[in-house]
Amino acid sequence: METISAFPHPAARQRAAAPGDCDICLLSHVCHSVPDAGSLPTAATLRARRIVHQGDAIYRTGDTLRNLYWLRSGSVKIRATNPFGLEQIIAFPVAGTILGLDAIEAGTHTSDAIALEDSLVCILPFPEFMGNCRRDFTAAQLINQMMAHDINELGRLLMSLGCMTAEERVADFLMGMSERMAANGYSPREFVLKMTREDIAKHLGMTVETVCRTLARLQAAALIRVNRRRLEIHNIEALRNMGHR
Amino acid sequence: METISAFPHPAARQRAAAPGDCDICLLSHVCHSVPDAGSLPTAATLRARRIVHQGDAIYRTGDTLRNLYWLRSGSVKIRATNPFGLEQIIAFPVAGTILGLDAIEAGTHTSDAIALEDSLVCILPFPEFMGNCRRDFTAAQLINQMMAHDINELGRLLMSLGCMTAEERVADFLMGMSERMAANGYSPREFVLKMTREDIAKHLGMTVETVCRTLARLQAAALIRVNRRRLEIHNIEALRNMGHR
DNA sequence: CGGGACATTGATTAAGATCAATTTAAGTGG
DNA sequence: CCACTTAAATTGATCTTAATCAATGTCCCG
Repeated sequence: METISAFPHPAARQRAAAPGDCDICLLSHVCHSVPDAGSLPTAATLRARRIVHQGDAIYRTGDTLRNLYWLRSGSVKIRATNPFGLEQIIAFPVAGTILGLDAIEAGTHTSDAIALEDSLVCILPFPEFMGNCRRDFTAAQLINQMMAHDINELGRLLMSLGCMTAEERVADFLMGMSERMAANGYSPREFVLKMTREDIAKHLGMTVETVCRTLARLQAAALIRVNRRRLEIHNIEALRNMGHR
Repeated sequence: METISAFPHPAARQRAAAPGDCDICLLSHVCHSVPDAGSLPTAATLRARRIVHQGDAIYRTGDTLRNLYWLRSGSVKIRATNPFGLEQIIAFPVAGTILGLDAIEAGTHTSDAIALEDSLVCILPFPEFMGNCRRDFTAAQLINQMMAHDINELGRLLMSLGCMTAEERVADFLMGMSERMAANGYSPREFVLKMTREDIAKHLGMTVETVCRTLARLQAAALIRVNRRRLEIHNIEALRNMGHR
């Protein structure tokens, strides 16, 4: 899921999340659960944030929808498991994403959100959040746009799984990562993959071995340079082309 | 996309859509674009509905979002096309579904909606529709739930494409159709597939030939009986099991 | 009663899964 | 700090599934 640029206060994008950031946050009045906007951080602020350690779940399938979560830093995998034990990684959200929207259908989360590294989330209590949307139509529209964004993002992934070869899928995935890195102010040509090869495989509908071999082939073709989790893109145009973007 | 049962007036589910139905429709005040609910059908009614002939598009990729569409009868395929000409069928909505929600992200449709048979849609002018959501929070929540439903539905399809064999995907697809038939008051064991094999193939990420052969194998195993578009499910439990439901 | 789109079936090929074995790096405890 | 443990990543050999290529059948519609 890509960051919704309209959502956080622009200034918040310029620096890492820190305790003092709440005072420039457009959502603080929601996240602090007070009806008036612009209030300064209070004791409630502390309750309203949570550090999630690597491997910990932010929520799990079946959990009642109590909060939405605004991912402020770090990265996460969204994992769906079906009754038969099949497992699919739905997305790898990064900072700026609202997590948990799937639970709005039935009031219950339909996936697990698991931190890929130590991460920071702002907790948005759902009833208060919706109450705010009721008062503030702009907030409601923002949620609509975020959900529509997720729908479109899933559509793109669907096209990848439905229409592309393993090589094309990996190229497409790397380009997607690259674009999101760029959108978050990082280098689009050099970054660290926070997820395992296994996670990538389960995201792209292939096996670990195929992910490895494909990366090796892309490197042999001088499109990328990869060492464990560290990735450099050498020929971004060729990669984009290969991933049909 | 499955029907949102809370959305239409219960009585509306009992009979086919007909001109006189507007007076029992919970959405009539939106769809007729008048601010007060419960108004009787007027001349505006005629403008507010549209018959879409088989093969015609309700909207196309790139179209500006002017309306959402409530599919009242018939069936539709949602097709995404990427710049490189790849094509993926995202969904096969049936009566009761709201179409066009993907356009809410950017104000532009990101897919084509094409009628698989002559179909009837109610036209919901988007500005008026959102205006109604602003006044009526219940309507806004309904939209949220419908979007979340689409997200979850896409997640399920993703799991199918990412984790299942061709046989499992076809079984899963047929079970999904069966369940939606049941939900709309039709027989879950005997129905007509409105889409071509080609459409099914593009939905499930495989070729036409594989769809055919898989159906043939399911028939040979006495799970189904299939003749062209006409389908009977003989062993619904085995089929469910095979599709990992 | 053709014509054309759609569906089916067969033969062959190729992409990726599976099985198997190392290699590498990141911790961990002495 | 270093040996040891273990999860993750990589590479190779073989096998299976589904794609591709090709032909034929069938139904619908004008």
